[in-house]
Amino acid sequence: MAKSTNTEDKILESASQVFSEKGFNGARMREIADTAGINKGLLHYYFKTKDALFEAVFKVAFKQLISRIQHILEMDLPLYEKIDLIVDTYLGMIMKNPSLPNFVISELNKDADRFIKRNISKKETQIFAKFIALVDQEADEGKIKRIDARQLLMNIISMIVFPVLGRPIMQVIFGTDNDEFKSLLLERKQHIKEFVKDALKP
Amino acid sequence: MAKSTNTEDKILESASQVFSEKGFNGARMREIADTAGINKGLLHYYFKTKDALFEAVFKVAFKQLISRIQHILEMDLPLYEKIDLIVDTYLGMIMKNPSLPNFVISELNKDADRFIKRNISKKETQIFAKFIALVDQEADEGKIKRIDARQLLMNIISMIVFPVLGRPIMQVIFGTDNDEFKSLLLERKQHIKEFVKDALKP
DNA sequence: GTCTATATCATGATAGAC
DNA sequence: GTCTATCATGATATAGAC
Repeated sequence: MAKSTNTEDKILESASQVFSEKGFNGARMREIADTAGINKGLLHYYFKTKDALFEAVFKVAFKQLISRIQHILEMDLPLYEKIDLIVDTYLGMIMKNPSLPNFVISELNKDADRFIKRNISKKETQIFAKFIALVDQEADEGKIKRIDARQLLMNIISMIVFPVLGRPIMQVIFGTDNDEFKSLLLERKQHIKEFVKDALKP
Repeated sequence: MAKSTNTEDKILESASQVFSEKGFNGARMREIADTAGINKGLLHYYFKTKDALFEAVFKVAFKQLISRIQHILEMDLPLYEKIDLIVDTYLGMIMKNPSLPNFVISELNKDADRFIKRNISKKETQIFAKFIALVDQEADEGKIKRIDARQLLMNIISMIVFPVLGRPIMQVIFGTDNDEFKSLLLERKQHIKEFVKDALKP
């Protein structure tokens, strides 16, 4: 990831970093400016308000979190291959950006309903309808056990995202240090794929 | 839940509510006082600082989120019964307090490492060791497929907690309104139990 | 475009009357 | 214990020089 030389991009990078760590309310314009190596005045020159800057950052983060899944859901692939692809790409992406899910989800939960209404379009419904059709079809063919496609996708995404999101909780429950937990996460791709396939066996 | 008449408890209730919704940085002492029906001065009379008040609230919330699981892990039960019990009690509790996981996890992620060190004791490790032994034993007896107990528990907790935590995300991916999603959650207890048992079949 | 200096406002916290 | 009034701080945002 090459550091931007352009000022606006430098601001967006720093803002993304600070907002992710501290959240909207915890982030300080001062800290964003310092991180970007500029002064506060210049922040407001590029982005009128803190809200505007946040919007710009959040939009990118949200898209980053959701677009890969949607893309894979749209592809023409047998179910098992699709599941493997989701697990590999999504868990990989999240382990590279472990603060991303917490950032998006925390902020989203502050004003969930408004956001949901703004972001559900026909497109989402159509993409997902395709996945439902695939699951039903493979069940018809006897390749997998019959299952509610929504519950199935929810299971998969949960098992991918939650361990990273809830790492502190899990470590306390397990009584596990950072290193041991990290190795658990590394084994997780393989584990989830097998677990889901076992659950789907007809 | 009877409203407290005692002032300190009234403060704690209001603080819990406001902190859960807004987080530490978003919460205002002013709003907490208003919600409790008292003035700001009195807040500081009972709890010297905002930090102190937060600590008191967070402690309870964290315990609420983690103690049930630990309690069930400690019980003497066959694995399947234990799993059913975890799913039923935990999902029930979280659906009654949907903002609880987001609150605890968001705040925890702000300073994860310090917290983990403070909260891992021998006790946690011992409780969890018992669960590992149970899983291994039932695998030895051929009752279930051999599996890493840590991954198994992580799967179960993920599937319980994440859908409530990441509801906004899931609704956008599904293109689903609040009512439909709620009915999905209601079916979820049964679904998770079956899904896990299918995955564990030898 | 970039900086410094300043205006404006809201918040957490305190002091002191009752 | 409870209230009102006030302080001190630190934040966003703006104005204006360069």
